[in-house]
Amino acid sequence: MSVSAYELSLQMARTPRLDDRRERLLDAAARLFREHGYERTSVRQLAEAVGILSGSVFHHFSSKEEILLEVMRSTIERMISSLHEASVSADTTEARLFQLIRAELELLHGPTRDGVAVTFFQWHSLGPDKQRHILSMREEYENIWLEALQQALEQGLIDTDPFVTRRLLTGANGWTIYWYQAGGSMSLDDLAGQVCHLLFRERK
Amino acid sequence: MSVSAYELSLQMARTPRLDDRRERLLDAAARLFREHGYERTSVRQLAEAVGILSGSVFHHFSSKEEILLEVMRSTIERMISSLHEASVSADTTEARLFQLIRAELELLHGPTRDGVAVTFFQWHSLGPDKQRHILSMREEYENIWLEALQQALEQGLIDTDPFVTRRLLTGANGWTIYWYQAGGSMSLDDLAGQVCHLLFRERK
DNA sequence: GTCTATATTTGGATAGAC
DNA sequence: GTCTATCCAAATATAGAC
Repeated sequence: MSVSAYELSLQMARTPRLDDRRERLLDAAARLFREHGYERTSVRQLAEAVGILSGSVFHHFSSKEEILLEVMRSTIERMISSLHEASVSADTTEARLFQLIRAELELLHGPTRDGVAVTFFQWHSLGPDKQRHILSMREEYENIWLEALQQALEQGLIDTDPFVTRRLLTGANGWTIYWYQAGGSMSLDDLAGQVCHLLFRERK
Repeated sequence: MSVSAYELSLQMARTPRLDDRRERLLDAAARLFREHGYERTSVRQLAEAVGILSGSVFHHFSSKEEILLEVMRSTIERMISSLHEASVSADTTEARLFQLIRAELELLHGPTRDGVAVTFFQWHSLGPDKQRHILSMREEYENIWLEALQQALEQGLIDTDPFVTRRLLTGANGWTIYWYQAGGSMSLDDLAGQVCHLLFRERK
Protein backbone atom coordinates (compact mmCIF):
# COMPACT_ATOMS: atom_id res chain seq x y z
CA MET A 1 0.00 0.00 0.00
CA SER A 2 2.66 2.46 0.99
CA VAL A 3 4.57 1.70 -2.17
CA SER A 4 1.62 2.36 -4.43
CA ALA A 5 0.84 5.57 -2.55
CA TYR A 6 4.42 6.60 -3.10
CA GLU A 7 4.24 5.84 -6.77
CA LEU A 8 1.00 7.73 -6.99
CA SER A 9 2.60 10.75 -5.35
CA LEU A 10 5.39 10.55 -7.88
CA GLN A 11 2.85 10.69 -10.66
CA MET A 12 0.99 13.50 -8.98
CA ALA A 13 4.19 15.49 -8.59
CA ARG A 14 4.73 14.81 -12.26
CA THR A 15 8.07 13.11 -11.99
CA PRO A 16 7.60 10.39 -14.58
CA ARG A 17 9.67 7.28 -14.18
CA LEU A 18 12.58 7.54 -16.53
CA ASP A 19 11.50 4.56 -18.63
CA ASP A 20 8.01 5.82 -19.21
CA ARG A 21 8.39 6.77 -22.82
CA ARG A 22 4.90 8.09 -23.22
CA GLU A 23 5.36 10.58 -20.41
CA ARG A 24 8.78 11.54 -21.64
CA LEU A 25 7.37 12.12 -25.11
CA LEU A 26 4.73 14.40 -23.70
CA ASP A 27 7.32 16.36 -21.73
CA ALA A 28 9.57 16.70 -24.75
CA ALA A 29 6.62 17.68 -26.90
CA ALA A 30 5.56 20.40 -24.48
CA ARG A 31 9.07 21.80 -24.41
CA LEU A 32 9.65 21.65 -28.17
CA PHE A 33 6.18 22.92 -29.04
CA ARG A 34 6.72 25.83 -26.69
CA GLU A 35 10.18 26.64 -27.99
CA HIS A 36 9.61 26.22 -31.72
CA GLY A 37 5.87 25.88 -32.18
CA TYR A 38 3.83 22.83 -33.14
CA GLU A 39 4.25 23.10 -36.90
CA ARG A 40 7.99 23.67 -36.77
CA THR A 41 8.53 20.65 -34.53
CA SER A 42 8.80 17.37 -36.45
CA VAL A 43 7.96 13.93 -35.17
CA ARG A 44 11.62 13.10 -35.83
CA GLN A 45 12.74 15.78 -33.38
CA LEU A 46 10.25 14.50 -30.83
CA ALA A 47 11.59 11.00 -31.23
CA GLU A 48 15.19 12.12 -31.02
CA ALA A 49 14.49 13.99 -27.79
CA VAL A 50 13.59 10.72 -26.07
CA GLY A 51 16.10 8.54 -27.89
CA ILE A 52 13.93 6.58 -30.30
CA LEU A 53 13.24 6.78 -34.03
CA SER A 54 10.30 8.54 -35.62
CA GLY A 55 8.34 5.42 -36.53
CA SER A 56 8.26 4.33 -32.90
CA VAL A 57 6.43 7.45 -31.83
CA PHE A 58 3.30 6.10 -33.49
CA HIS A 59 3.26 3.14 -31.17
CA HIS A 60 2.43 5.61 -28.36
CA PHE A 61 0.23 8.09 -30.20
CA SER A 62 -1.93 7.69 -33.25
CA SER A 63 -0.91 11.03 -34.74
CA LYS A 64 1.14 14.13 -34.09
CA GLU A 65 -2.01 16.11 -33.41
CA GLU A 66 -2.96 13.56 -30.76
CA ILE A 67 0.26 14.42 -28.95
CA LEU A 68 -0.61 18.10 -28.86
CA LEU A 69 -4.09 17.26 -27.64
CA GLU A 70 -2.71 15.05 -24.89
CA VAL A 71 -0.25 17.74 -23.78
CA MET A 72 -3.14 20.17 -23.47
CA ARG A 73 -5.49 17.73 -21.77
CA SER A 74 -3.03 16.82 -19.04
CA THR A 75 -1.99 20.44 -18.66
CA ILE A 76 -5.54 21.68 -18.19
CA GLU A 77 -6.13 19.08 -15.51
CA ARG A 78 -3.14 20.38 -13.61
CA MET A 79 -4.24 23.97 -14.18
CA ILE A 80 -7.66 23.26 -12.72
CA SER A 81 -6.24 21.52 -9.69
CA SER A 82 -3.73 24.31 -9.04
CA LEU A 83 -6.36 26.97 -9.35
CA HIS A 84 -8.78 25.09 -7.14
CA GLU A 85 -6.13 24.74 -4.45
CA ALA A 86 -5.37 28.44 -4.64
CA SER A 87 -9.04 29.30 -4.46
CA VAL A 88 -9.81 27.37 -1.28
CA SER A 89 -6.60 28.51 0.44
CA ALA A 90 -7.88 32.07 0.89
CA ASP A 91 -10.36 33.49 3.39
CA THR A 92 -11.32 36.79 1.82
CA THR A 93 -12.28 37.48 -1.77
CA GLU A 94 -9.39 39.88 -2.12
CA ALA A 95 -6.92 37.28 -0.92
CA ARG A 96 -8.54 34.70 -3.17
CA LEU A 97 -7.99 36.80 -6.25
CA PHE A 98 -4.41 37.40 -5.31
CA GLN A 99 -3.92 33.67 -4.90
CA LEU A 100 -5.55 32.96 -8.24
CA ILE A 101 -3.30 35.45 -9.99
CA ARG A 102 -0.29 34.07 -8.16
CA ALA A 103 -1.28 30.54 -9.14
CA GLU A 104 -1.76 31.37 -12.81
CA LEU A 105 1.61 33.11 -12.98
CA GLU A 106 3.18 30.15 -11.20
CA LEU A 107 1.64 27.85 -13.80
CA LEU A 108 3.05 30.05 -16.55
CA HIS A 109 6.56 30.29 -15.13
CA GLY A 110 7.07 27.28 -12.87
CA PRO A 111 7.86 23.66 -13.82
CA THR A 112 4.61 23.37 -15.76
CA ARG A 113 5.36 26.35 -17.97
CA ASP A 114 5.94 24.48 -21.23
CA GLY A 115 2.57 22.78 -21.32
CA VAL A 116 0.79 25.84 -20.00
CA ALA A 117 2.31 28.14 -22.62
CA VAL A 118 1.34 25.67 -25.33
CA THR A 119 -2.20 25.45 -23.96
CA PHE A 120 -2.53 29.24 -23.82
CA PHE A 121 -1.15 30.04 -27.23
CA GLN A 122 -1.28 27.08 -29.58
CA TRP A 123 -4.84 25.79 -29.55
CA HIS A 124 -5.25 27.05 -33.15
CA SER A 125 -2.92 24.23 -34.23
CA LEU A 126 -5.65 21.74 -33.40
CA GLY A 127 -8.39 20.80 -35.83
CA PRO A 128 -11.90 22.14 -35.12
CA ASP A 129 -13.16 19.13 -33.15
CA LYS A 130 -10.18 18.84 -30.88
CA GLN A 131 -10.20 22.61 -30.45
CA ARG A 132 -13.76 22.49 -29.17
CA HIS A 133 -12.84 19.67 -26.83
CA ILE A 134 -10.01 21.67 -25.28
CA LEU A 135 -12.15 24.78 -25.06
CA SER A 136 -14.82 22.91 -23.13
CA MET A 137 -12.19 21.52 -20.77
CA ARG A 138 -10.93 25.03 -20.10
CA GLU A 139 -14.40 26.11 -19.02
CA GLU A 140 -14.02 24.62 -15.57
CA TYR A 141 -10.81 26.58 -15.14
CA GLU A 142 -12.43 29.81 -16.26
CA ASN A 143 -15.41 29.25 -13.99
CA ILE A 144 -13.21 29.37 -10.93
CA TRP A 145 -12.07 32.80 -12.07
CA LEU A 146 -15.53 34.03 -12.90
CA GLU A 147 -16.94 32.99 -9.52
CA ALA A 148 -14.21 34.87 -7.70
CA LEU A 149 -14.62 37.94 -9.86
CA GLN A 150 -18.39 37.86 -9.43
CA GLN A 151 -17.89 37.78 -5.66
CA ALA A 152 -15.48 40.69 -5.92
CA LEU A 153 -18.01 42.65 -7.92
CA GLU A 154 -20.75 42.03 -5.36
CA GLN A 155 -18.45 43.11 -2.55
CA GLY A 156 -17.44 46.27 -4.38
CA LEU A 157 -13.81 45.24 -4.70
CA ILE A 158 -13.96 45.74 -8.44
CA ASP A 159 -16.45 47.63 -10.55
CA THR A 160 -15.89 46.08 -13.96
CA ASP A 161 -17.70 43.27 -15.70
CA PRO A 162 -16.28 39.89 -14.57
CA PHE A 163 -16.20 38.44 -18.09
CA VAL A 164 -14.38 41.39 -19.59
CA THR A 165 -12.08 41.63 -16.60
CA ARG A 166 -11.14 37.98 -16.80
CA ARG A 167 -10.39 38.21 -20.49
CA LEU A 168 -8.19 41.25 -20.08
CA LEU A 169 -6.46 39.43 -17.23
CA THR A 170 -5.97 36.32 -19.36
CA GLY A 171 -4.14 38.38 -21.93
CA ALA A 172 -2.05 40.29 -19.40
CA ASN A 173 -0.99 37.13 -17.57
CA GLY A 174 -0.50 34.95 -20.63
CA TRP A 175 1.65 37.54 -22.36
CA THR A 176 4.12 37.49 -19.45
CA ILE A 177 5.68 34.38 -20.99
CA TYR A 178 7.15 36.69 -23.64
CA TRP A 179 8.88 39.11 -21.30
CA TYR A 180 8.96 38.01 -17.66
CA GLN A 181 12.12 36.21 -16.60
CA ALA A 182 11.67 34.01 -13.55
CA GLY A 183 14.75 34.28 -11.38
CA GLY A 184 15.40 37.88 -12.37
CA SER A 185 15.17 40.93 -10.16
CA MET A 186 11.37 40.76 -10.06
CA SER A 187 9.90 37.90 -8.08
CA LEU A 188 6.70 36.14 -9.04
CA ASP A 189 5.07 37.68 -5.97
CA ASP A 190 6.13 41.12 -7.13
CA LEU A 191 4.60 40.45 -10.49
CA ALA A 192 1.41 39.10 -8.97
CA GLY A 193 1.30 42.20 -6.80
CA GLN A 194 1.53 44.47 -9.82
CA VAL A 195 -1.29 42.67 -11.58
CA CYS A 196 -3.42 42.88 -8.43
CA HIS A 197 -2.58 46.53 -8.18
CA LEU A 198 -4.18 47.10 -11.58
CA LEU A 199 -7.18 44.98 -10.71
CA PHE A 200 -8.33 46.61 -7.48
CA ARG A 201 -9.43 50.19 -7.13
CA GLU A 202 -8.33 50.58 -3.54
CA ARG A 203 -5.82 48.22 -2.07
CA LYS A 204 -4.67 47.89 1.53
CA MET B 1 0.10 67.36 -59.92
CA SER B 2 -3.39 66.89 -58.65
CA VAL B 3 -3.53 63.42 -60.16
CA SER B 4 -0.36 62.30 -58.47
CA ALA B 5 -1.56 63.75 -55.16
CA TYR B 6 -4.74 61.81 -55.60
CA GLU B 7 -2.87 58.63 -56.29
CA LEU B 8 -0.68 59.27 -53.28
CA SER B 9 -3.72 59.71 -51.11
CA LEU B 10 -5.02 56.41 -52.40
CA GLN B 11 -1.83 54.73 -51.35
CA MET B 12 -1.89 56.43 -47.99
CA ALA B 13 -5.46 55.36 -47.39
CA ARG B 14 -4.31 51.87 -48.27
CA THR B 15 -6.66 51.30 -51.15
CA PRO B 16 -4.34 49.52 -53.54
CA ARG B 17 -5.17 49.79 -57.19
CA LEU B 18 -6.81 46.58 -58.23
CA ASP B 19 -4.02 45.60 -60.57
CA ASP B 20 -1.30 46.01 -58.00
CA ARG B 21 -0.59 42.36 -57.44
CA ARG B 22 2.09 42.95 -54.86
CA GLU B 23 -0.27 44.88 -52.61
CA ARG B 24 -3.04 42.38 -53.13
CA LEU B 25 -0.67 39.57 -52.23
CA LEU B 26 0.25 41.33 -49.01
CA ASP B 27 -3.41 41.86 -48.14
CA ALA B 28 -4.27 38.24 -48.86
CA ALA B 29 -1.24 37.08 -46.90
CA ALA B 30 -2.22 39.14 -43.86
CA ARG B 31 -5.72 37.70 -43.97
CA LEU B 32 -4.70 34.10 -44.50
CA PHE B 33 -1.84 34.25 -42.01
CA ARG B 34 -4.22 35.65 -39.44
CA GLU B 35 -6.94 33.10 -40.13
CA HIS B 36 -4.84 29.95 -40.47
CA GLY B 37 -1.36 30.88 -39.32
CA TYR B 38 1.79 31.33 -41.37
CA GLU B 39 2.82 27.67 -41.47
CA ARG B 40 -0.61 26.40 -42.42
CA THR B 41 -0.88 28.85 -45.30
CA SER B 42 0.78 27.63 -48.49
CA VAL B 43 2.19 29.75 -51.27
CA ARG B 44 -0.34 28.06 -53.52
CA GLN B 45 -3.21 29.38 -51.39
CA LEU B 46 -1.68 32.82 -51.44
CA ALA B 47 -1.44 32.71 -55.20
CA GLU B 48 -5.00 31.44 -55.59
CA ALA B 49 -6.31 34.28 -53.44
CA VAL B 50 -5.09 36.81 -56.00
CA GLY B 51 -5.76 34.70 -59.09
CA ILE B 52 -2.28 33.66 -60.15
CA LEU B 53 -0.27 30.43 -59.89
CA SER B 54 2.24 29.66 -57.20
CA GLY B 55 5.33 30.11 -59.33
CA SER B 56 4.33 33.69 -60.10
CA VAL B 57 4.40 34.64 -56.45
CA PHE B 58 8.18 34.48 -56.52
CA HIS B 59 8.31 37.21 -59.11
CA HIS B 60 7.08 39.59 -56.38
CA PHE B 61 8.80 38.16 -53.34
CA SER B 62 11.99 36.17 -52.99
CA SER B 63 10.56 33.80 -50.41
CA LYS B 64 7.48 33.08 -48.35
CA GLU B 65 9.22 34.40 -45.26
CA GLU B 66 9.86 37.67 -47.09
CA ILE B 67 6.10 38.05 -47.48
CA LEU B 68 5.54 37.69 -43.76
CA LEU B 69 8.31 40.19 -43.10
CA GLU B 70 6.81 42.67 -45.53
CA VAL B 71 3.34 42.30 -43.98
CA MET B 72 4.86 43.12 -40.61
CA ARG B 73 7.04 45.96 -41.84
CA SER B 74 4.19 47.81 -43.52
CA THR B 75 1.89 47.08 -40.59
CA ILE B 76 4.31 48.49 -38.04
CA GLU B 77 4.66 51.67 -40.05
CA ARG B 78 0.92 52.11 -39.95
CA MET B 79 0.85 51.28 -36.26
CA ILE B 80 3.44 53.93 -35.49
CA SER B 81 1.64 56.57 -37.49
CA SER B 82 -1.73 55.77 -35.90
CA LEU B 83 -0.26 55.87 -32.44
CA HIS B 84 1.59 59.08 -33.11
CA GLU B 85 -1.58 60.72 -34.34
CA ALA B 86 -3.44 59.58 -31.26
CA SER B 87 -0.67 60.83 -29.02
CA VAL B 88 -0.59 64.38 -30.33
CA SER B 89 -4.38 64.66 -30.48
CA ALA B 90 -4.71 64.84 -26.69
CA ASP B 91 -4.03 67.69 -24.29
CA THR B 92 -3.75 65.95 -20.95
CA THR B 93 -1.76 62.84 -20.11
CA GLU B 94 -4.91 61.05 -19.06
CA ALA B 95 -6.61 61.82 -22.34
CA ARG B 96 -3.47 60.82 -24.19
CA LEU B 97 -3.44 57.38 -22.62
CA PHE B 98 -7.09 56.90 -23.43
CA GLN B 99 -6.39 57.83 -27.03
CA LEU B 100 -3.45 55.45 -27.20
CA ILE B 101 -5.54 52.59 -25.87
CA ARG B 102 -8.35 53.50 -28.22
CA ALA B 103 -5.91 53.62 -31.14
CA GLU B 104 -4.35 50.26 -30.36
CA LEU B 105 -7.76 48.62 -30.08
CA GLU B 106 -8.78 50.28 -33.33
CA LEU B 107 -5.66 48.86 -34.97
CA LEU B 108 -6.54 45.42 -33.63
CA HIS B 109 -10.17 45.48 -34.72
CA GLY B 110 -10.45 47.94 -37.59
CA PRO B 111 -9.52 47.51 -41.24
CA THR B 112 -5.88 46.89 -40.35
CA ARG B 113 -6.66 44.03 -38.01
CA ASP B 114 -5.25 41.20 -40.11
CA GLY B 115 -1.76 42.62 -40.35
CA VAL B 116 -1.81 43.83 -36.78
CA ALA B 117 -2.87 40.48 -35.39
CA VAL B 118 -0.13 38.79 -37.41
CA THR B 119 2.42 41.32 -36.15
CA PHE B 120 1.35 40.82 -32.54
CA PHE B 121 1.24 37.05 -32.50
CA GLN B 122 3.29 35.54 -35.29
CA TRP B 123 6.77 37.03 -35.05
CA HIS B 124 8.07 33.63 -33.93
CA SER B 125 7.49 32.37 -37.47
CA LEU B 126 10.36 34.57 -38.65
CA GLY B 127 13.97 33.45 -38.53
CA PRO B 128 16.21 35.04 -35.88
CA ASP B 129 17.56 37.86 -38.06
CA LYS B 130 14.22 38.99 -39.40
CA GLN B 131 12.77 38.66 -35.91
CA ARG B 132 15.34 41.09 -34.56
CA HIS B 133 14.61 43.46 -37.41
CA ILE B 134 10.90 43.53 -36.61
CA LEU B 135 11.57 43.84 -32.90
CA SER B 136 13.73 46.90 -33.49
CA MET B 137 11.05 48.45 -35.69
CA ARG B 138 8.51 47.93 -32.93
CA GLU B 139 10.67 49.92 -30.52
CA GLU B 140 9.51 53.23 -31.89
CA TYR B 141 5.93 52.15 -31.31
CA GLU B 142 6.65 51.04 -27.78
CA ASN B 143 8.50 54.26 -27.01
CA ILE B 144 5.38 56.30 -27.62
CA TRP B 145 3.68 54.20 -24.98
CA LEU B 146 6.55 54.40 -22.54
CA GLU B 147 6.77 58.18 -22.78
CA ALA B 148 3.09 58.56 -22.04
CA LEU B 149 3.23 56.11 -19.15
CA GLN B 150 6.31 57.81 -17.73
CA GLN B 151 4.44 61.13 -17.83
CA ALA B 152 1.49 59.52 -16.10
CA LEU B 153 3.75 58.16 -13.41
CA GLU B 154 5.32 61.56 -12.79
CA GLN B 155 1.90 63.15 -12.56
CA GLY B 156 0.66 60.52 -10.13
CA LEU B 157 -1.96 59.18 -12.51
CA ILE B 158 -0.54 55.69 -12.17
CA ASP B 159 1.76 54.25 -9.56
CA THR B 160 3.13 51.22 -11.35
CA ASP B 161 6.33 50.78 -13.33
CA PRO B 162 5.82 51.98 -16.93
CA PHE B 163 7.63 49.01 -18.46
CA VAL B 164 5.65 46.44 -16.54
CA THR B 165 2.43 48.33 -17.07
CA ARG B 166 2.95 48.53 -20.81
CA ARG B 167 3.66 44.84 -21.07
CA LEU B 168 0.58 43.89 -19.11
CA LEU B 169 -1.36 46.25 -21.32
CA THR B 170 0.12 44.73 -24.47
CA GLY B 171 -1.16 41.34 -23.42
CA ALA B 172 -4.57 42.58 -22.35
CA ASN B 173 -5.12 44.50 -25.58
CA GLY B 174 -3.59 41.93 -27.92
CA TRP B 175 -5.65 39.12 -26.46
CA THR B 176 -8.87 40.95 -27.35
CA ILE B 177 -8.55 39.60 -30.88
CA TYR B 178 -9.56 36.21 -29.46
CA TRP B 179 -12.77 37.32 -27.82
CA TYR B 180 -13.89 40.83 -28.68
CA GLN B 181 -16.38 41.09 -31.52
CA ALA B 182 -16.46 44.47 -33.21
CA GLY B 183 -20.02 45.36 -34.07
CA GLY B 184 -21.42 43.53 -31.06
CA SER B 185 -23.12 45.05 -28.05
CA MET B 186 -19.87 46.46 -26.70
CA SER B 187 -18.40 49.34 -28.69
CA LEU B 188 -14.69 49.91 -29.11
CA ASP B 189 -15.01 52.98 -26.91
CA ASP B 190 -16.65 50.90 -24.20
CA LEU B 191 -13.80 48.45 -24.38
CA ALA B 192 -11.20 51.21 -24.30
CA GLY B 193 -13.01 52.65 -21.31
CA GLN B 194 -12.82 49.36 -19.45
CA VAL B 195 -9.11 49.04 -20.10
CA CYS B 196 -8.58 52.63 -18.93
CA HIS B 197 -10.63 51.88 -15.86
CA LEU B 198 -8.13 49.19 -14.90
CA LEU B 199 -5.20 51.42 -15.64
CA PHE B 200 -6.02 54.46 -13.54
CA ARG B 201 -6.44 54.48 -9.78
CA GLU B 202 -8.86 57.38 -9.71
CA ARG B 203 -10.79 58.29 -12.79
CA LYS B 204 -13.01 61.33 -13.36
C1' DG C 1 8.37 -1.59 -27.93
C1' DT C 2 11.68 -0.36 -31.35
C1' DC C 3 13.81 -0.53 -35.83
C1' DT C 4 14.19 -0.57 -40.97
C1' DA C 5 12.39 0.73 -44.99
C1' DT C 6 9.30 3.07 -47.44
C1' DA C 7 4.71 4.85 -49.15
C1' DT C 8 2.57 9.17 -49.91
C1' DT C 9 1.77 13.91 -49.82
C1' DT C 10 2.79 18.45 -49.66
C1' DG C 11 5.33 22.55 -49.79
C1' DG C 12 8.87 25.97 -51.19
C1' DA C 13 11.36 27.24 -54.93
C1' DT C 14 13.45 27.40 -59.90
C1' DA C 15 13.97 27.60 -65.21
C1' DG C 16 12.50 28.86 -69.30
C1' DA C 17 8.69 29.57 -72.68
C1' DC C 18 5.40 33.01 -73.83
C1' DG D 1 4.34 39.41 -65.25
C1' DT D 2 2.42 34.89 -65.63
C1' DC D 3 2.38 30.04 -66.83
C1' DT D 4 4.07 25.27 -67.37
C1' DA D 5 6.64 21.87 -65.69
C1' DT D 6 9.35 20.17 -62.41
C1' DC D 7 12.98 19.64 -58.83
C1' DC D 8 13.98 18.78 -54.22
C1' DA D 9 13.42 18.45 -49.41
C1' DA D 10 10.83 17.41 -45.59
C1' DA D 11 7.13 15.60 -43.16
C1' DT D 12 3.48 12.30 -41.46
C1' DA D 13 2.37 7.84 -41.29
C1' DT D 14 2.47 2.61 -42.24
C1' DA D 15 4.05 -2.40 -42.53
C1' DG D 16 6.50 -5.91 -41.08
C1' DA D 17 10.91 -7.83 -39.17
C1' DC D 18 13.16 -8.44 -34.77
